[in-house]
Amino acid sequence: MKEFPSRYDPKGVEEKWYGFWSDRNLFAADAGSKKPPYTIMIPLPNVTGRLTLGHVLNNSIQDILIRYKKLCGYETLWLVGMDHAGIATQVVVEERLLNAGIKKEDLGREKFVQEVWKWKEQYAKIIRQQLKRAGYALDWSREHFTLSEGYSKRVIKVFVDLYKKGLIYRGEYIINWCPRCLTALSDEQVETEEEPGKLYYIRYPIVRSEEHITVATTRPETMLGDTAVCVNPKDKRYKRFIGERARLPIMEREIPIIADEYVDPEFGTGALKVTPAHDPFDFELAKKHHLEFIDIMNPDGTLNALTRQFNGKDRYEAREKIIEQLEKSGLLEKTENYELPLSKCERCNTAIEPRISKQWFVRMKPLAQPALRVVREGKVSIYPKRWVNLYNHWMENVRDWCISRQLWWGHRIPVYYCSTCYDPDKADSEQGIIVSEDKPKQCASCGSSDIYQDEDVLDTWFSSWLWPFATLGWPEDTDDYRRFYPTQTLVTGWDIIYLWVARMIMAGLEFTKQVPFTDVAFHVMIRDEKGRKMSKSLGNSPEPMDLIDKYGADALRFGLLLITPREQDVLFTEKSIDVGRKFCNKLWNAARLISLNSEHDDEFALDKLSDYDVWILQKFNELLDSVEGHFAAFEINAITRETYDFFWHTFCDWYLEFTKIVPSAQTTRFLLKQMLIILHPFMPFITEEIYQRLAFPQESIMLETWPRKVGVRQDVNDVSDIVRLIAEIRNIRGIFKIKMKEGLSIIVNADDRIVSFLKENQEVFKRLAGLADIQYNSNTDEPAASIIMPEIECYIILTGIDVQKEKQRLLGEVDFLSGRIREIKYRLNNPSYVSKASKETKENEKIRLEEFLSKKERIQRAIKKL
RNA sequence: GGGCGAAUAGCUCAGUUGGCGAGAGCGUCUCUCUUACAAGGAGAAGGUCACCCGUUCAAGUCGGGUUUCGCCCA
Repeated sequence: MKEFPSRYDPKGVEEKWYGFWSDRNLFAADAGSKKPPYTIMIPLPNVTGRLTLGHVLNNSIQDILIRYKKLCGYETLWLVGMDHAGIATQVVVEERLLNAGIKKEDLGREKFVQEVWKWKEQYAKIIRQQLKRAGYALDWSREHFTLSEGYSKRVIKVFVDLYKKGLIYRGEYIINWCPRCLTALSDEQVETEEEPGKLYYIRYPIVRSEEHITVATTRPETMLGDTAVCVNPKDKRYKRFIGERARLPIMEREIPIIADEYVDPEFGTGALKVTPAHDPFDFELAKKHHLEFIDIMNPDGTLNALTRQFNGKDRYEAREKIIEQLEKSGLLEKTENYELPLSKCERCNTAIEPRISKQWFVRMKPLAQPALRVVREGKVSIYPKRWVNLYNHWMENVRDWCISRQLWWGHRIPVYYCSTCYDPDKADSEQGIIVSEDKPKQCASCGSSDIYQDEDVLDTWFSSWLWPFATLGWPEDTDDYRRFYPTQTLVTGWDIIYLWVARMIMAGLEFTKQVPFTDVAFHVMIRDEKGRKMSKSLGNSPEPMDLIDKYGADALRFGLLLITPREQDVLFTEKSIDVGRKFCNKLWNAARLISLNSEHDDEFALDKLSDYDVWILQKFNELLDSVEGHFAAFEINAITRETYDFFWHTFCDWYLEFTKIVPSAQTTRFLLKQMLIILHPFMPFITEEIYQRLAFPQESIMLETWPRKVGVRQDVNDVSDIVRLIAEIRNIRGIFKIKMKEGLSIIVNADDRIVSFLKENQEVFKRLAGLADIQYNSNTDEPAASIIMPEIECYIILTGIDVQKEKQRLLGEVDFLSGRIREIKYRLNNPSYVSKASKETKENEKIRLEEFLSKKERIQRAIKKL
């Protein structure tokens, strides 16, 4: 027998078993298997940086489901891979180069992309190591990367197909522009925060008049690009100005004053300055009224030559200068403090510049309709249900998706232009534009071979929305695709419901004509102790590997799940991981005890069970039922709580204590094995270690079979009475501060059945309650504390102990009972209660009334005796 | 501005269709090293279930409103 230390040390154990599982190929799915498939696609982590605790939570849930389903007899595939994460990764590499004094332009596109690949290799390695250390049963033989050659082909094909179907178009619209990343972003990649700002009231003089019209704006610098002032046609204050012209201050340009219902007379002054090239609403307004579009900005957020004296100045610097100038000329009417929503780049936190730009878009409305339907019809189920609302809301109001990015790291857009006949100024013309998977040899319209490719790349999500099927070989009809698609469960955080989940459903339906997965299990976010979302930029996530070093992977996983509620974001503290560690140690020691007592005989026979065995097996059956129910509803947190509670407070605290006195080697061994299997998905390493140490039959616990309920009778048995009685006696001991060393003398009065049970189990009773002497159906004149149970009365002889204290205690009890009795009597006498309450409830109440009455009466007798 | 969610012990959270004497972990206090585990064991204290109104025989649970907080969308 190997040495079995009294403390569990995960060091060494974890590496050993991960290698063992890998060597035996236990993570790899077999496409030829006859078992039903169960597939999960990992929410592909970005190669931008190391994994955070959020990833640990997300992946732990998946591992739990995969290992559970494997034990249940499914052919499981958990497909692993990573995302190139266009902007995010480009930003970090750019920054790193800048720290070394290198600009990406100095390197050029090709060399820069090579640098990013280096980064990718480095981080992919770290991430793989993180995933392995956490114990995840990922199929490494099927690892994918969104920018690999094979995957890229599929992305490009999808672009071309959608273009041909008319679902992708190029157009000039207001898009979200990040002046730091120098690229367009989709609406979903922009985060809006309320920030304190100012509302400036600026006077625009009316041409050939002494009057002026005052506009209010939070961004005065954009006035340089104004091409109109707009008022509501119903607004009496301004009616006379409609059709007049105003002189734009500073620029000294004349602009029309127009009218449109869109303007809210209540906001600001009711007069709106119109900047068509820098505001989405103004853009629409300008198109409708055929206004001029003046783009006043450079890509980096500085103002351009059209702004004359502000040329080259940063937008914020220009703002100050403009205000200064307006103030001098008396055109600044007033300034108010104002909370304004400020849009920021999700990746670098720079304020977004809405900007007119020519970009590629996906038409989303046609894709949204089927995606809404499959959720409504239950072909895709979302857990917890509340997220369905969010999903529907986005789908119903979906706007076209800007997919081109002015980056170098990503899938280059498969659009080619003919140098001869393509005219970039004709935005709407398709002349000289070729969309093709491969570079065309010559222009289809003019035959020129002078052809160049679009410089831009595709949004990262345009590749990851294909994840569930592009990873399985689609569009080819591969074994994997046939076998494992559609997948079963997607596990992800609610923060990417639009960015990813919704789009995957659209893509699945559009390209494979099937839902990509049948269940979506959303989990919450992990926040730090101050409630901030864990993020790489804040640097507030502990390094998972440090926590694993300190506590062990099993402890990290179990502890994390134990504190992660289903509906509310969780605040992380290391203490919770400590709870996980203690639980591991408890499991370890229970196994240690069982290993000392059990012979290696796995016979487990129902006909040889003690009362204690039946009692614990009943409770085990209940646990199993409950666990399976929770699995079906993705209530992982509930499972950890219930297994923790059962294992520690029922199995260890009571059952194992019983077996020290009434040995039951086979049942303990059997139950330990069942518990190991149930806990294995949560704590893979320690359960395998114990499984192997105790020489259970399979080569690995991963090859075990999920437990079934044990066929024991489910009626109440006397063990429950003894448990309660012992607890009550311990309670009295605590109240009267009687040390455990002092054996108690007690009298137990009960019927023959109970008395004979207690006599048979005298040893258990005595040891666990700390008794020196028991008399049955007897009496005493000594002062005693009383325990009154429905079928048992127990008197604990308390020679020399404060009688008044016991009297007070019992009087308190009588008070309480009297109150309850009054309540129940009132209820039972109430005609509407009698007629409306269920039979079961009424029965219960009657039983309770009987109980309370008898208990009260017996306690009163005990008081008299004191 | 619209929507979603939360408010339960000092802290972090359970509490599934209304039918409890409202639970757990951590923390606090008392006792305890009884050979699986002191990372343990046995106990205790600690709650007007945010507030108001309503539905009901019965409300932590359902409905309406208020307050505070968080998030999403505009």
